[in-house]
Amino acid sequence: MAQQTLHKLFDDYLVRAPNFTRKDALQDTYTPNQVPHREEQINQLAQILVSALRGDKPSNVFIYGKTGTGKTLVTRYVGQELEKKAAAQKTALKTCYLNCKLEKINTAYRMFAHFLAQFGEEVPSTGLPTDEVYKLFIKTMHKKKGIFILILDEIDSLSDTDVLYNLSRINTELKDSRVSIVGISNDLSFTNNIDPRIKSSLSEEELVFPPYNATQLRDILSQRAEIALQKDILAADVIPKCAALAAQEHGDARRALDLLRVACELCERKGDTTIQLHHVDDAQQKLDIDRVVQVVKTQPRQSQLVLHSIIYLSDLNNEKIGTGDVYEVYQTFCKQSRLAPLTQRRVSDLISELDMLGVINASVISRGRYGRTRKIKLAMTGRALEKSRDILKGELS
DNA sequence: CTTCCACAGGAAGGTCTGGCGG
DNA sequence: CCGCCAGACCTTCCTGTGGAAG
Repeated sequence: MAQQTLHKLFDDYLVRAPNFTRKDALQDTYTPNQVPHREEQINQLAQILVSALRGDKPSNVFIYGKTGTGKTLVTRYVGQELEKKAAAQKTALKTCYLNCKLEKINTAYRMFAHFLAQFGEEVPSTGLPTDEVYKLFIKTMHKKKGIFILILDEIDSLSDTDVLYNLSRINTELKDSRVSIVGISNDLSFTNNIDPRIKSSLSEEELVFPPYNATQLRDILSQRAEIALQKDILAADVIPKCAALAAQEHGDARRALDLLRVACELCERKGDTTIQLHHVDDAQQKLDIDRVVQVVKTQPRQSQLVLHSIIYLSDLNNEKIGTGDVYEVYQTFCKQSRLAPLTQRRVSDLISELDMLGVINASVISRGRYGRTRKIKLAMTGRALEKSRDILKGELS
């Protein structure tokens, strides 16, 4: 019985004309042939890096810009083109890309290990002293002569800035090889917090990527939709709407593409023939819920307990929730589930983390005579909140 | 003006897991 | 097996502070 309905589902799906011709064109891993509205940035970056083709070491570059402004895309694009050209004229040039955040590479050890892996040198994930890995990296660079452009994406999530110092000085230890660094960050204040000497050597050149405006986002979406989607399945206002919504969120192209892709998926799932505005609305909601659910699910137990405490207090429609209030409730929950409570200091950090993950809003306020604390509010509503509650109930039972 | 609350958040160090090479 | 290493996660101890109350 269940099998029959499943078969029917499969058949129905296959009978329908697919919305997508190339779904990956709407994913952020896709590198298009053209990068609209970033011509200027491409040119600037290319001009900086082009000296590599003559065998000189290009300046180190630092790229700033908010999420979804094309930093990664442009850098990869220029890197690829450069490698192609270099291969054609037999110049030894290699670009190595590393996203520091995605792969949880936030320490010197892991960064060098990752780069070494790209050169075919396997390094154990742990166990060796860091400077041994560093020495191996130098040695490998020595052996493979040429110019290496290391792209460090989301460089601000490197917790250990000493690495950057080592990297910036690495050329003094090399003879026939040169290493250039392209640092990418969406945190404009990042360089304020690091050693000015490191800063000056790492950002010999700086590029700033402005956010896209709604018109530009529309162009980007149209270009990708052409590749990714069947003709004539988009209602007229869908792309402008996606663009407008993403423009509100600091011109985030990734967000715009996500909206369009999820809208298509939802449309397909419902068996509708054209993508309408309400699909976009649903997509926006879904993206929001998915993000929250993902965060809540993957939190460690203690952090979930803290969040649970905040939700509990929030349900009592407590307007002003402070750290102390949360800690009190948290302790009683700990007793109930027979967990050893953490210290308030630690819980305070967990609250900060939840804030950074965007599931709560916490800001430091002063209540004068009654001390300084955080004002904590839930950052989720409706379905997202319900789902979170369910997850926590399940996980903490 | 000073006092003083209720924390924020830095620094240092401890403990445990998982993995190294010898 | 040992001694050592990196890193996640916590604790302990600490200094710093915005602004209402006195």
